[in-house]
Amino acid sequence: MTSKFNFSKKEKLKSIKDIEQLFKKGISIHQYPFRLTYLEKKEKNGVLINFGVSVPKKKIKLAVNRNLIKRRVREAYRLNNKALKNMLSNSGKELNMMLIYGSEQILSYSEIEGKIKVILYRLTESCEVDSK
RNA sequence: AUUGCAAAUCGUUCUAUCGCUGUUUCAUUUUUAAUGAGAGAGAGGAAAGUCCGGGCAGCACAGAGUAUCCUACCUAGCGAAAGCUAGGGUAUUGUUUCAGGAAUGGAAUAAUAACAGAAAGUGCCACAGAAAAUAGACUACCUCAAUUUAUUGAGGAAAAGGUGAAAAGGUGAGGUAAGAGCUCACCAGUUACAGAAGUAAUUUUGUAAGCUAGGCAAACCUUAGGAGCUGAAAAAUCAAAUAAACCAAGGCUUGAGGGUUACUCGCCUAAUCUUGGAGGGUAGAUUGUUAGAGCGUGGAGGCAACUCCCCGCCUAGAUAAAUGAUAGAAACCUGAACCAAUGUAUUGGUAAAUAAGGUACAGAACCUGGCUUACAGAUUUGCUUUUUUA
RNA sequence: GACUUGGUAGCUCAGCUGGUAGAGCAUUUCACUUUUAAUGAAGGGGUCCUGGGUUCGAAUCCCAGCCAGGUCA
Repeated sequence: MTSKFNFSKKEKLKSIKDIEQLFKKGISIHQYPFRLTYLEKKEKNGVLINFGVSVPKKKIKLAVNRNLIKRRVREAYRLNNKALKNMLSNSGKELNMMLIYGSEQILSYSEIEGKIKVILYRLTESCEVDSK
């Protein structure tokens, strides 16, 4: 399973309660144009990461463009989350995380992918430090 | 051929790899859900704005009245309705043309119209101006009186003046102290009646009245016709929950309180009202939810809106919200530059069947008919500008 | 998804039963003071969100659009 680059319905962050908890207590990493908020799960549900994307209406006004950015971000996350998942399965943790888009311009896929790689690498590092 | 405007139709396609959401078949695990494999499906003409309709759902409904909202030239047609289509009328504006010295008028044509009523009533019309809608007396005009002889007072008059968006019919004659539709002639408009044309809106002719009757209803309003209220976060079921439950007091058929979902009358009502006390829980899932005033090909009718018939099809169903990412190719459009190196203005390379760039507006959220707004480009039709040929 | 308010000076708001667009704060100049503040006086500053319509005349009435809020179980 881990050899594939899946991102199915189960791995999305959906519950309103979980999202409220995440924004109250979560830890943030800033890396322009993104802000990543994450929190370790209290009750494990067998899924390593529940992940969500948010694009604020104030920054991007048209629904078409918001959808486009979300799709690009999800695609970049899908292709680049392997290292993080390996680390978590080794340490036995599960995370909730939310990625918020902060730019007013529509970035291309290659730019977004580069930023996602950087931010996921930083997250992996900080998690490893915590577990030690 | 070309310029612009309007209307209608369409509004990118294919391949590879990796993914997303439903449906369905098979297999495995295991016991009703996962995982894997296969098949097949997966945004629009506006999905948008939420400006009008309808379905559907809940609540209400003996009945009457009021309020509120919507519609508004005529005829015919289409449609479930909203509304749309065709033709005609009237008004305004533009263009062309004819008449004329001009003002202006006639004809044709195009665009636009929230195009019922201002003679049912109320209200408003700033500033300016004497006066702004029952007319009115500032200057100038006329008569009389008084005297200080160029002023004052009383009256007449609505002709002249300037102002203003708008000054209360126009021209001429008579008339008079001066004047006035005061009277007359011609012209213009208004209302009533009658005749003619037309299904009608309306047009036109005559007679009478009379010069009154200005504008604003996208001011209140009147007339005619129509509309119960609330919206899928509606609503139902399951799970959870003693929760419209429990305890105490008051109120009672002479109707208090409550209901009648904007109000009044009327009607209904005792398990249903009022006050206080104690006191939780949920933030999920499924249905609603996609077979319908449905879509497509063909035929028939109609100028059109649209209707009928035959055959075929099942055609998104997400919910922090799927329908994508990367690479390559094709199609269409614009088209004279583009790439690399350095010495930064030169050199080298690729380039006219090309280099390079671009492909709009925009994302379903219960469904659906219209309206409005946004839109690269293509095609068709009508009108139009300029040029060429006959 | 459904419903509903508002947009006026640099800022916060009046004006919205149609008739020259105003207040407070800020800003500019002057006076007072050794100087500043405070105080007093005088000014400047407006596409009344945009486009059309009704009207003699529109910030105000009507229509369409743009932008910014608010409510719901």
